[in-house]
Formats: sequence, structure tokens, C-alpha cells
Amino acid sequence: MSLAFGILGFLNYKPMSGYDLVKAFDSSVEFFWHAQNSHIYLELKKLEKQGYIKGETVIQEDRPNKKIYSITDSGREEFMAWLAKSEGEEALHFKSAFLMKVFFGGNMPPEQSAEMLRQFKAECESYLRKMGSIPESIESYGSGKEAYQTLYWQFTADFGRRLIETFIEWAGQCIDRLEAIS
Amino acid sequence: MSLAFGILGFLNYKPMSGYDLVKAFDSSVEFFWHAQNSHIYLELKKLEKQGYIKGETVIQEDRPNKKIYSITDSGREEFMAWLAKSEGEEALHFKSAFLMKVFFGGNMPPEQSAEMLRQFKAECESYLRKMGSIPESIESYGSGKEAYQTLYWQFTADFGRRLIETFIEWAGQCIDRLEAIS
DNA sequence: AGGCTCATGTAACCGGTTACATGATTAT
DNA sequence: ATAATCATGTAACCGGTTACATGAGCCT
Repeated sequence: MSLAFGILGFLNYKPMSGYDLVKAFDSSVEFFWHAQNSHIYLELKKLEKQGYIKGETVIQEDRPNKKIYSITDSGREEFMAWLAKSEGEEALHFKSAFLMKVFFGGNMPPEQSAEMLRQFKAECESYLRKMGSIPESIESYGSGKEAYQTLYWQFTADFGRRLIETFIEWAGQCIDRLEAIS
Repeated sequence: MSLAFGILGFLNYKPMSGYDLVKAFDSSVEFFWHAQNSHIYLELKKLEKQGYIKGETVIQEDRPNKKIYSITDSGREEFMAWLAKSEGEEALHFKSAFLMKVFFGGNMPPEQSAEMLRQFKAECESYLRKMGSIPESIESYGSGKEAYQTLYWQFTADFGRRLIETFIEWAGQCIDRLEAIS
């Protein structure tokens, strides 16, 4: 897919500026869909040209002016069509340079690979600590009425937590096996 | 990173043709690093120009001729440098259009989202069944002496299995919650 | 004085995908 | 006959990254 649908999705909740979108991506989908600010601004222009969103400049006195984008009917149609389309087996695909390094780990002595895995595990553990605050932030964001929306945000956050826990368990077991032979 | 290091890694095991590499990617790292055959051939040309690999044409009578590539000293150096370099927190990043759809699932009625998750779960289950044969194929590939290499292949295969199992458990729980409200 | 937040962009590049193109041999 | 395996590529495109560029106002 592309960033475009993520932007349409957020604008479908409410109109936002490019700056708002950068923050929205950063604070929610960042862990499974990282977005550069430059890319977001580029994509906004493209989407406007395609007629899926429309921008309106808002003049501010105490702050720099900004451009608020809203989703159009055709944009909403496009977004809903994307949402309804099945990913098929592509849903299972992902890219990881780290796993590639593990795969070729036999080219390093066991202590070095073990160290790589220890660093990775530490990274996961620190990430998990940071994630602790997500459930509360979701609850504060969705105030009663939008509980149905926030349920899905909880789903993805829950997956993130499980994924990291799986990573930690797995790395621990790999480290054990490497320590046993070194 | 890029495909380049994957290719260097495989050629570091032994010389191979582009066709061999396509199969190697397909049967081992495919689940965390999918590679198009066109991309592999393109990358081989690039790597040869950079002096990291060198190709030699092998004339065959019963089959089409082929070009066998070998890694050079500078290629090996490059590969080892990549391997030793830590991924840092990038190791946690991955992209998933499917999770993006879950995140925005609140735009669909619960039965439709549940159906999406059920399809996904079924996909995972079929994948898990296919994965069952991997451990044996790794063992047959690594014959005694290279047991240290195959250990790492087992690590990545093990992670794949755990990941899919995590996906299945998570999807099951999401489906339960959606069925409860619809 | 220095750093943070707000706010928006451009240019060059690169990694990767899609679609297309060819053709011999071998197994069913 | 027909499909599968062996074998290699090109061209156009696209999604995304990196690096750069600017500038006001607020807080310490």
C-alpha cells in the first residue's frame, strides 16, 4: 500500500495539518508504519492534486500559518475501498535486516552473535517499558463515545506488546543456546 | 540495509548463479526478506561493478548457460562490516499494511473487521502448516560439519514460528472481543 | 544565549516492484 | 501437447529516505 491510506485514515477522523499528521503517525502507528515528515508533506500535495483531500490555509497571529486538510467524498471512497480489500498472504510479509543478520550469524563467533542478541533484547525491554503508557493514552484520547474506534487502537497496541514479548523470549532462548556452546 | 548484503551472505557460503540465489531467498529468508528475481539480477550487476563479487560464465550443453558469481575479498569485508554493525532500535521497526487496516478498523462494522481478522488467522494457520517441514529441511541441508551455521537458520525459523503463533493468538482474542459486541 | 515547539517544504537519490521479454530442455 | 524447470534479463515506475532549507515565537 502506501502512506496515502494512512493519511486518508487520519483525515477521516478529523481535518488536520501536515504537522498534526506527523505527530499522529509518531504517537500511534509509528511502530508498524514509520513516516518521515518530508514524505507526509509530499503525499499531501499529491493527494490534493488527485482530489482525495482539500487544503485550506489558516492564518495565525501568534504562530506560523498552517494548512488544514480535509478528506473529500472521493477520498473517503478510496479509503473505504482500501480498507475493505483483503491483504491475502501479504499480511504475513515483513522486512527485517536484523533477522537477516541473525540468519548469517554463523559467520561470527558465538560470543559476538550472543552480544548482538543481548543488545536487541535490551532494546526490546526498553521499548516495552515505554509502551506501558500507551493503554492510558488511548483511553484519554477516546472519550466514551468513540470507544468503538479506540478498541481497534487497543488491538494494534496489544499486538505490539505481544510481539515485543515474543521477541524477548525468543532472543533469550537463542542467547542461552549460544552461551552453552561458547 | 538492502538486498545486497543478503546476496553477499549467500555467496559467502558458496558461489551461485542468479537463479540459484532466487531459489535460496525463496526457500529460506523469504518470510522476512522477500526478493524479486528481477531485483536480484539487477543487484548482481551492481555488485560486480562495485567489485564485491565477480561473475564467470559457465557454458552448459543440456541447459541454458549460466553465470556463477563468487564473492571477492572486498565483498567479504563489506559483508562482515555490515554483520558487525548494530541495528539499534531500527531492529524493532517493520511495516505492515494489515496492522494499519486493523488500526482503522473502527470505520467498518464489527462483523466486517472480524471477518478480516478471521481471514488473516486462517492465512496464518495455513502458513504454520507449511512451516512444519522447515526444521527437517534445515537438518538435511546442514550435514554435520556446518551444524554451527544451521543453528542460526534454526533461530530465524524458530522466530517465524513464534511470530505466527503470536499472530494467531492475538487475532483469536480480537475476534472474540468483536463477536461479543456484534 | 540556547533550545524547544510550531510549521512547511525542496532536491537528489535509492531501494524495490511491476510488467514485459525470451528461449531451451525435461517431465507428464 | 503442455507444463514445469532452468536461466537471464530490461524499462518504467513508485514509494520512501536523506539531506537540506527556513523562520517565527516561547521558555529557561
